[in-house]
Amino acid sequence: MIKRITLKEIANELNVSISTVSKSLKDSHEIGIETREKIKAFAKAHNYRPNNIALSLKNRKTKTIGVIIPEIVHHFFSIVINSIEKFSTENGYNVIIAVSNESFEKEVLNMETLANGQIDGIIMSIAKETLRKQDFHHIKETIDLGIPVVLFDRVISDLKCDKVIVNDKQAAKEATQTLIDDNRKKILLITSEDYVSVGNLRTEGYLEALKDNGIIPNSDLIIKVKDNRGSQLEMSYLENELEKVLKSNKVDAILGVNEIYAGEALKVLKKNNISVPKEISIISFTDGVISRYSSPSLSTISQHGEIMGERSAKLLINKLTGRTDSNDFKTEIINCSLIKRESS
Amino acid sequence: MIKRITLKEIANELNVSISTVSKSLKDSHEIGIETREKIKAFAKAHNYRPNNIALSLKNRKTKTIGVIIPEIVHHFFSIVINSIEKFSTENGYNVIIAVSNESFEKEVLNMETLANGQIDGIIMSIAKETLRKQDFHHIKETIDLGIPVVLFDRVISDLKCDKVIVNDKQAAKEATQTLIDDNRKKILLITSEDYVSVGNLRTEGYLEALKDNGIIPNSDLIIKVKDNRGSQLEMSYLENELEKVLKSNKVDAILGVNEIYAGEALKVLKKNNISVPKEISIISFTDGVISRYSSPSLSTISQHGEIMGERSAKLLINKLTGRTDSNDFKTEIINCSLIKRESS
DNA sequence: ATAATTAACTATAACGTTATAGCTAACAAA
DNA sequence: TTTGTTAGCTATAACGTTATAGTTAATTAT
Repeated sequence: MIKRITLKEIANELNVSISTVSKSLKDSHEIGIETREKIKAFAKAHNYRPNNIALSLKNRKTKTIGVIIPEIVHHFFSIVINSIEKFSTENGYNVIIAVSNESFEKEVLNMETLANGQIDGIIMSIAKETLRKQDFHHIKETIDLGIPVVLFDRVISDLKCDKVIVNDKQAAKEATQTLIDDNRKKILLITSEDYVSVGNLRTEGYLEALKDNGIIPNSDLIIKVKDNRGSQLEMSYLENELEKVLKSNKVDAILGVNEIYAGEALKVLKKNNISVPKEISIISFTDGVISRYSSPSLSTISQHGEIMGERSAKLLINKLTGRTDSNDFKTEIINCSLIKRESS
Repeated sequence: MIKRITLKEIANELNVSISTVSKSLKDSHEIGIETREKIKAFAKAHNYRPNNIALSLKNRKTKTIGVIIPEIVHHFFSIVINSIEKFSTENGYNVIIAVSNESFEKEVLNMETLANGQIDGIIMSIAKETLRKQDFHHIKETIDLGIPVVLFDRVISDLKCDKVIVNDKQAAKEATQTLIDDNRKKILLITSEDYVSVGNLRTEGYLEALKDNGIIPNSDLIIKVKDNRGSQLEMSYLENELEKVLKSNKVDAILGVNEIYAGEALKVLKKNNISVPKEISIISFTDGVISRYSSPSLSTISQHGEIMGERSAKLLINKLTGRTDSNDFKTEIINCSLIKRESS
């Protein structure tokens, strides 16, 4: 085991002061060229690397970004993280990941741990439980500490931070319109409970499209899936509700606010021998792997997670490097796009 | 913006020394109860939190684990990370994620950055390019620095570190046997190129099963997919090869070394109106989301990513806390299990 | 009354850096 | 000769902690 060599040790070995070593390695002209070269050679030979922790303490900068997300085993979020990681690394920042698991308590805990010196800024998407509670003190406190925060996807408006969102409402409206244009009038919406901002916006878009086309919304045709962390329970709830609706209503299209709901719906339709897209066509949010490999493959609304991640990272790094003013907060809106596949 | 208060500032405010403050907050009996309480109250009122960076420098421990994985948008890896994150957090460790993107160079870079004081230990799965190059100097150097490493899934044997693997060979053998028992004798194997250890082991298991049953392996029935980072190119290569094989050979079963290959194969079969599992049955490795939502759903071999992550984290943390000897290296083998679904 | 003990605190060094200021000897200018 | 300048190096403080080793003053023992 070879311990990493420090400036002090180099200084001792070569009988110079620590300052001389530090300056030599920075190629300072204060130090004579001979000494400088000797020290550089020695450092190289001993594979000297500055200790990042010491630098962090000195500079009060960690060159690390904290990312707090509700889930990691999730196509959209993993794409966003990937993209954040990529952009950050390219710009000399490391990424610490923390998962809130949709829990308020864990989100608060994560923030506190990260905010104690570990990171220079935070990128996050808010946990469902936090949205339900409407308690954002931890985010406010972090911001008050001078740690810049960027929110993405699941966002709340009245915080002093940058935000990156998707035009959920518009996208849902357009998707609904596409279905209507295809002469589908009895469109079933499968959405999440009200407190999830994105689900809400998508529902609004759906309703607006109906209204624009003079279709009276039927509350029977809106299933609000009780959240249960993607569990079997949640899915069987959806299944039951769906079968109920299908029995008592003539549905000719389904709009799902995410891929899982749509995938599950597709299963139910198949079980009941309902052909897709002939009898019922489907469009869903989240362009993930389920959509591509299910059959028929699902038409989806892509939220462009890659772009979201990159924009978020860019906004944060611009703040951290002082390229943008620390009191100037932007909200970037990314346009979703409809990817047509077999289900519609 | 309220800057986080430090011991020094508390000391100044209350006209005591820094030591007194530090000791008071640790509830040391060296300090009189009155002073102690006063300081604790003050600290609490000002929301004092020790600076983690300073502690890291002092203790030469960061309480952070580095995880280097080839990909993050990947069902198996994301499950492993999730599980690592969960177990680590429960044990007071943070997790830094770095993605190698299957690139040797990036893997080396990641290791070097992490190994400069940022982390106490590393959990990793080796990039394909690294496996191809057989260059593991960066891992060796990290180990030599006294930083414990745990390898999972993609592993190489001659490194002084803990390893967590899956009984790939045995699992592939058993899956093949299952197919043979179902009277399928012309089993097509879709695997990766040779340098990927797990692909190799799975191929071995497949061949062994054939041998055990007196079936002569047919090299036409082994497709080695040219790696192309999951791109469209890689997939169309697979598609072409597959169609070629299907034309000239009577295939009655497919074993895929991962879900993507199997999902892609399923698509091709459907396109050619070949019924699954009637004409061809399919089993694949990786129990992910594709398998569950494709139709027919795919029978898969689960590698138990959750267990893998937890075991890896446990092994590492045991090393870090000195619960296991630093020269005692274990290789844990996790048993895969076959999950029967519609495709077989 | 003197020494020993103890309670309650403080000073210092260290973790590994870097930036600022300070020092010394050699040489140049006046 | 005296002062000034410069080259080349060193000392010190600081980032925020904590552990170790002091330092007092008061109390107790002898």
